Amino acid sequence: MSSLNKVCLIGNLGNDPEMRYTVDGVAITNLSIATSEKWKDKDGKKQEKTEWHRIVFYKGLAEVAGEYLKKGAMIYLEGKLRTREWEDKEGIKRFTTEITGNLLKMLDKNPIKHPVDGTALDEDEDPDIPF
Amino acid sequence: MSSLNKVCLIGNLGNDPEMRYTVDGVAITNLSIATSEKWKDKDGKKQEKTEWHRIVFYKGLAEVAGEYLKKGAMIYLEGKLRTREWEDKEGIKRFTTEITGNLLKMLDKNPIKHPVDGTALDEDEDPDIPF
Amino acid sequence: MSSLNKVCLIGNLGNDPEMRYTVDGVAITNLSIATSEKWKDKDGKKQEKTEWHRIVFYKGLAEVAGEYLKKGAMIYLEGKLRTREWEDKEGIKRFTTEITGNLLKMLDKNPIKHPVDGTALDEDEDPDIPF
Amino acid sequence: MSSLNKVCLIGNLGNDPEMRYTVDGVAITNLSIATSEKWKDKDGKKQEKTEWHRIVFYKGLAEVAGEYLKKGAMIYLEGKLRTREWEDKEGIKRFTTEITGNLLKMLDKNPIKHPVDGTALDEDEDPDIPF
DNA sequence: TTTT
DNA sequence: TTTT
Repeated sequence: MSSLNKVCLIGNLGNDPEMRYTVDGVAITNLSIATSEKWKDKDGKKQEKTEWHRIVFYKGLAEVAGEYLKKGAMIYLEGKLRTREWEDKEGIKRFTTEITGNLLKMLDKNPIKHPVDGTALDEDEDPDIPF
Repeated sequence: MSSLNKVCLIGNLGNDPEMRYTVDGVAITNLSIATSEKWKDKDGKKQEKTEWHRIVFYKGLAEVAGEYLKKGAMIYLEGKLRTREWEDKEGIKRFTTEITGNLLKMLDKNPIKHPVDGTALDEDEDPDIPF
Repeated sequence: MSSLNKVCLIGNLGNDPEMRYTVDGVAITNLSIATSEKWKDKDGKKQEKTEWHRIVFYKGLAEVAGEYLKKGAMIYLEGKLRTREWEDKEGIKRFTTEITGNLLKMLDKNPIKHPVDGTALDEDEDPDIPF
Repeated sequence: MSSLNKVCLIGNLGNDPEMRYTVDGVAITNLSIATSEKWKDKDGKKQEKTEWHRIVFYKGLAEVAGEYLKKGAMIYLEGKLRTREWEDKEGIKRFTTEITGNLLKMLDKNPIKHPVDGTALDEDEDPDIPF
């Protein structure tokens, strides 16, 4: 009956966000977030594994993500898992699992670079940045 | 630097768990969990969408999941996202996203049916069931 | 800068919910939820400890909680921690920590008893129950 | 039956951690973490409210928290709620709600200052800092 | 008592 | 493939 589908991530953007608009004018932003795990194996040797997560934001969050995040930024996000079906070039059915984000918090104090015009913006100078 | 990779699900098993052992004797159990979302579309018509999640448990949790869960059971689980690379029959690289479970709680009071021998077991009668 | 204040609970109501309205007509519902922990102590003796959580829902969730939950019901809830200051009879400052709920999911299939009139209602008979 | 008692916080330490040892040699560290919420009220005026959370870490996490955190540090933590009963000077029963932490991640890249001796330590120079 |  |  009731169900829960929740993902919480803290990680860094692997690239600048990619923002676009549907024909209806809905903003969509795609991100890649890296999380990494460190551990020692049986031989005491340090190991590290990085996991990449595909994130999609819609509407208001897409605008915020597209405007204020950039490559390397550290964020906290919550969302839900969604597996999409698509066809590759050979017409073979494929699946991709993404996280549809519904909460976003920026976790570092880096100056913010607008991806569009490349100008740097210090958060302290803009009281309307929604983090 | 620091990162977080966490998934929390509440849902029902689509099938009996599949449990196996590696050559080293490590238990591995695979599950499918359904979560579903209901909403009303623009026309006020009820919509429902089901999402299927692939779960993997290892070691002790794999044993617990393999022995005490069955098709239809409602569970709460926590885990982390992991995308595995594999090759299909044509040798084409494919990706599958799974959740490696690290916490499991059973949420219904159904009598528990052992998948192996089909005997029913009432939880109240067994003080050692680890939920 | 950014912060997160989140609580997730699965537990049972210790009593029927208490619902009231402010003079402005805003619904407020108070609940107590029990969570319990089991473990074995050093002597291998089973121990159990129950924790009680004070929950407050407002507006729509308060109406839902007040109407559809009852003593013993099992729920999943998310909310945030809030510590309120108040004065006891002797005028001494006291603090109470509560969880302001912002998500509620019912986890059992019990017939629902309206606290007001005591009539039982089977969820299957009411397509508008918002779980 | 099954239950869940989980808190997730991102916030800043209000003071240096307070670390001590029980007579059995178990490390215990107490922290205060601030989370804050911003919103606009009906008149469009910006409002902000800070919530303070009492955190307790035990054993290994207590040592880590006591050694590597300091006033102002931003952390992510998970834990569980616990309400303790105690008696005030007048012998009146009081309650305090705390979070027993079971996961800790440091979220800023500040040089780490040991509270004890005031020496600064750059995380990059110490491969054994457990974050 | 933090942080912005 | 679940559940309601």
